Amino acid sequence: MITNRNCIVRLSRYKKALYRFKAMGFVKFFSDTLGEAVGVAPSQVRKDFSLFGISGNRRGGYNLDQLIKKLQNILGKDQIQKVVVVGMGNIGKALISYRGFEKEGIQIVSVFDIDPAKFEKDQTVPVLPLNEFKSFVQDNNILIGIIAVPDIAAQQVLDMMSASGIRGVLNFAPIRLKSDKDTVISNVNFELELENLIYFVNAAEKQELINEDKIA
Amino acid sequence: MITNRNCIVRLSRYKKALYRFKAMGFVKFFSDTLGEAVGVAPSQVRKDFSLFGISGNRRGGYNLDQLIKKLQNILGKDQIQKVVVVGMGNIGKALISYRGFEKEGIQIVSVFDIDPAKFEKDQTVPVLPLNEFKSFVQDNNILIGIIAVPDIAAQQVLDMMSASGIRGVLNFAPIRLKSDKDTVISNVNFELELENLIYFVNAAEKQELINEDKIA
DNA sequence: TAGATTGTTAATCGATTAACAATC
DNA sequence: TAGATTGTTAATCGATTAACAATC
Repeated sequence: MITNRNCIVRLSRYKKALYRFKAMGFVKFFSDTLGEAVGVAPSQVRKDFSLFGISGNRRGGYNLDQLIKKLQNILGKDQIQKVVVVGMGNIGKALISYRGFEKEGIQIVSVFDIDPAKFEKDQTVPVLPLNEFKSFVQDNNILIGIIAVPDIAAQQVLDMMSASGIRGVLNFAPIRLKSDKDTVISNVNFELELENLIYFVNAAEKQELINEDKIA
Repeated sequence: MITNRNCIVRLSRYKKALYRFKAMGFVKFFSDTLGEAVGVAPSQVRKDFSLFGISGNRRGGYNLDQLIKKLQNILGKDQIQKVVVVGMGNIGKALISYRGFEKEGIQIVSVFDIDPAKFEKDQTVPVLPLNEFKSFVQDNNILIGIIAVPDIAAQQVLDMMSASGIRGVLNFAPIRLKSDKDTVISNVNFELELENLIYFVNAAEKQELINEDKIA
């Protein structure tokens, strides 16, 4: 099993690039065409493909339709992925109003919140009481959950998710969650991203000063 | 100059852990205490410190207050970091209502939008017309910007940011932006994160089936 | 001092890139 | 066929971990 996150991210990027190729009317492509489009070396493309047993045609490159299907299959795009969100705050709202998921086969089927004022049972994406979470998730066989609650509530929500059968969690709360090994957690942390960015901007500014000194 | 993103992420985590140590009344700490708290090897801690010229006391470990100051300094926390947001949608709202930035010295000073209905000049965090962006950013010496607009507008917003003196951009639009080399871009892509998560969940499920087979 | 911990060098590990024989 | 591109092996690169002499 491939455990390298970067490699999977590249597969997603390959897929996106291949959609563009298809829209441009292409029928086949080569490892260097795709590599250039995504910004990686052609040998990286071939290596990634070979890790997943994808093969092309020596001299003839790769068949576009075939590859798109293959990548969709690897990335779980061959069936609709149903996702639930806990927390109907601004993040929750941003997620359900985001139009990009649908075309990627990701479907947010419902949101759960603890605040009765937020319940909306009749919407396309209903907002339901938290105590209906477990039965809903089990009845609908949902594997993926998104935590969009304040950090103080996040661990409790994760525990509930694990206990309900959720196997993958995207966590927006800025804390480090403890989970059993059966649940995969992926964190999105705005604070950390910004702090990182600030470091690199400062570092670049300093570097520039040094370079100017050298020139002067 | 250190260019390893993971290393900087670790520094942020070290800082967070040291805050906790301080809250617990500690005065000094060792590389293995910190390593355990953050989940990295003690030699990794020492290596990271040495990359930034941070030294402790052989046998005596590291002074907590001193290290916190040092890390704050490296991460640009010794002064308030002013940030502007473009796009007053759900992401924009989520960002300005997020309480965690303040204690980290990150201050969102204003949001810009193209829709007059969203302008709110008198708020703590005002929402201003996009055409005031450049002068505002230049007058206030702002280096960091967040793109929270639909993908169709993102490249244009980035170009405006670069032209206004912004040097670091956190991009929430799900497209690959082209920038001049002077501007650092960091992408947050929910779709990509979810796709990734789905892959790893599926992979784990398959792995489990294999394991069950082996046991049976 | 004796013992524990740092700081740094060397070893390991994993991922990316280069090279090239196989082959369509 | 000749030439171009794959698929895979080997080389390189960079980051993490281990080891240990220096030293407080």
